[in-house]
Amino acid sequence: MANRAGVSTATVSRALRGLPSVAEGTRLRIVRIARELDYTITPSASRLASGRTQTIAVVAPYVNRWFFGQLIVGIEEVLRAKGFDLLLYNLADAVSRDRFFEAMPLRRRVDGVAVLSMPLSEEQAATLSGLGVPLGLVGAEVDGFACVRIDDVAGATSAMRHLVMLGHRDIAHICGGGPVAHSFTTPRDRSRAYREVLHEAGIGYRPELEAVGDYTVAGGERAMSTLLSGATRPTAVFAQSDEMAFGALQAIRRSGLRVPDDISLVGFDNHELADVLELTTVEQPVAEQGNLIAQILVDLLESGGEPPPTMTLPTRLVVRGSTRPVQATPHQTVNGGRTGSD
Amino acid sequence: MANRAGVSTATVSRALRGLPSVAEGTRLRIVRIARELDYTITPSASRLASGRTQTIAVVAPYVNRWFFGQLIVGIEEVLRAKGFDLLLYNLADAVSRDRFFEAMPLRRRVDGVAVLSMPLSEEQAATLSGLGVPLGLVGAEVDGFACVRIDDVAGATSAMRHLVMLGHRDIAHICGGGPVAHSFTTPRDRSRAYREVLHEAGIGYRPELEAVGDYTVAGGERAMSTLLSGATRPTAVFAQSDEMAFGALQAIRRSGLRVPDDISLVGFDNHELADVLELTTVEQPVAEQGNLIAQILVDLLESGGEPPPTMTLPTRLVVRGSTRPVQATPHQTVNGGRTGSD
DNA sequence: CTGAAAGCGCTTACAG
DNA sequence: CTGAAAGCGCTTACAG
Repeated sequence: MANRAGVSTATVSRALRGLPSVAEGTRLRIVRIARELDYTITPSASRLASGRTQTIAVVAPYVNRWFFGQLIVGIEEVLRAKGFDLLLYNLADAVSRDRFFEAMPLRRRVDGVAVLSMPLSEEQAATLSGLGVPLGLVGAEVDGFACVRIDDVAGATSAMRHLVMLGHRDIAHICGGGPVAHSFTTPRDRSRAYREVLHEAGIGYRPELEAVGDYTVAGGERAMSTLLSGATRPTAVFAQSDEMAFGALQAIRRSGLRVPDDISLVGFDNHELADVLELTTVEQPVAEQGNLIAQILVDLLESGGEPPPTMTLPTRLVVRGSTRPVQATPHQTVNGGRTGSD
Repeated sequence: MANRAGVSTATVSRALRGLPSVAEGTRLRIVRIARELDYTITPSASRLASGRTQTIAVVAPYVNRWFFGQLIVGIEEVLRAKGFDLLLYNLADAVSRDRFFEAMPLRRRVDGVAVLSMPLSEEQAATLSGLGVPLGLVGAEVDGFACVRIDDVAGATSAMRHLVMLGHRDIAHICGGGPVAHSFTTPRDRSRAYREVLHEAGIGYRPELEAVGDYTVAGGERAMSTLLSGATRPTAVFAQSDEMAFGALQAIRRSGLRVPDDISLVGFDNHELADVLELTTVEQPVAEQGNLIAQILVDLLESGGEPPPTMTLPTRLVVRGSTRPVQATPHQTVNGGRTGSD
């Protein structure tokens, strides 16, 4: 390539990277010949020589869930436009995660890492820091990471206040489970909002109205079944994610009850199918969070500097058909005559 | 690292890669010291010297749809276990695709490519072949690619026969659109089954009972609205994907009709939410197709040889609540008294 | 079983 | 604006 163009490999390198220190004519000629010869810079050689990999790793606990899919699309879009490769790691279970952090396949392999709504131990976070590359986190705020998130407390509060405003007092809660981690505060934050709104409305907190659903459809269904078999039948349910709400919806229907006639239901995310299922929910901008975290990492790589302050994106309550005012004559008595408490 | 262990870099390289030509004691010592020093082989140097990248590119038209998410999870699982990196490219529109094939960022960068249910022009397929690496394709059969797919004709036939068996004769069809391409025969195959089953049941084919939905919820909704505003109201609908069926369901409900009372509905995929929405559908094993294509590519890289014959995985009709026998007294007359034809 | 040496194909000061 | 040369950190025949 170099001798074909009558220049040194150094000049070819500069021309193809678009460095300003190349004469326009020379550059054009090199670019033309490169095209003719179908010549491309060999990435591994370039990486070895420059020390830059032009690669960002995306580490997610799931890729086949709506929220994560949206996030990944948002990230990929920016990275591709900027010429970065996206390396994907799907770490669904604790075993995968442990193995991953043990082997740390990212070492010397990436210029940055984006962690998506995933519980990280202090030690795992430290391992990532040890990589010495910019780190991004979606969904929480952790020292040393550039963070993009929503205000989970505010979002969940808007959902809960909506139910309270409709007159509901027996409000159940399907929360997300999983290990408590400083990098994944979502379940805790949304749960806090649940309790705070109950408190501000003067409603007592009853643990028997809470069940864990681990953010899946199946988990939401199980949680709702448990709640329906309890002594108090709730008149409303707040689910921490739309997918859990979908499962809850199914459990409610299968038990012969209807939404919203018998039970009002609110989710969280504004999943693509929330509209189809008429689900009232809290919308969050997901692809935008992906765009942002990718943009931040790229900026950090290009211009250096410290991680910017955490960006908190707004949420918005979307009212649909799954919620309505509590009935004047609620079917408070269920399960063989025991009376719903208050 | 090498001098710390008192051996040459060549021996370190061999020991860390687990080559058999290293004394067990030497190997153990090297592995121990590497661990102590937190030493990892630098991938770009290794790649440059060996010519192998240990990387597979996954090229998909969408990553945020259920089908593709499942596929990617299946692929990632195998690749991670085998120590391969997964490079993700999301090429949603024709412009992205053209740019991608123009720049061909994969050149010298990957050891293999998996293309997921994506239309490819002859030229684009040739560009990929020009990479000189093993190529995989999910969803169709193309020369030069290792292929994993289902029998779309058989799957769609089972859906259509189910409707015919229930006595339906006014069966609408929401098909997938998109460019016709030899690498993406799904829409064509499923459409063929639609017509063939009509034919074998002695039902005339009526173009006005077909609408295009491009495999999205929104597209399915639009298609169904169009169908509902036609002269003949169908008593049943076959949608080429569950996501389009979900959209159709919404359109049907919004028009004041009910599934299955007024209209029976069948989808395709067995989407995670098909169960929640009580949708009768054709199940296909998606994650398995991902596992398989990844495994085939890895095998090809490790052992060489020609692409194996196309693997065709089975589908299965899953009957749920969205389909039922056609009504004895169908509401055949709609839209101001015009009579449904036959 | 192990080492010396060449070479993989770039990038980057340095010099002009 | 361009080139010569060193060097990035491995792997791989080759030799022993």
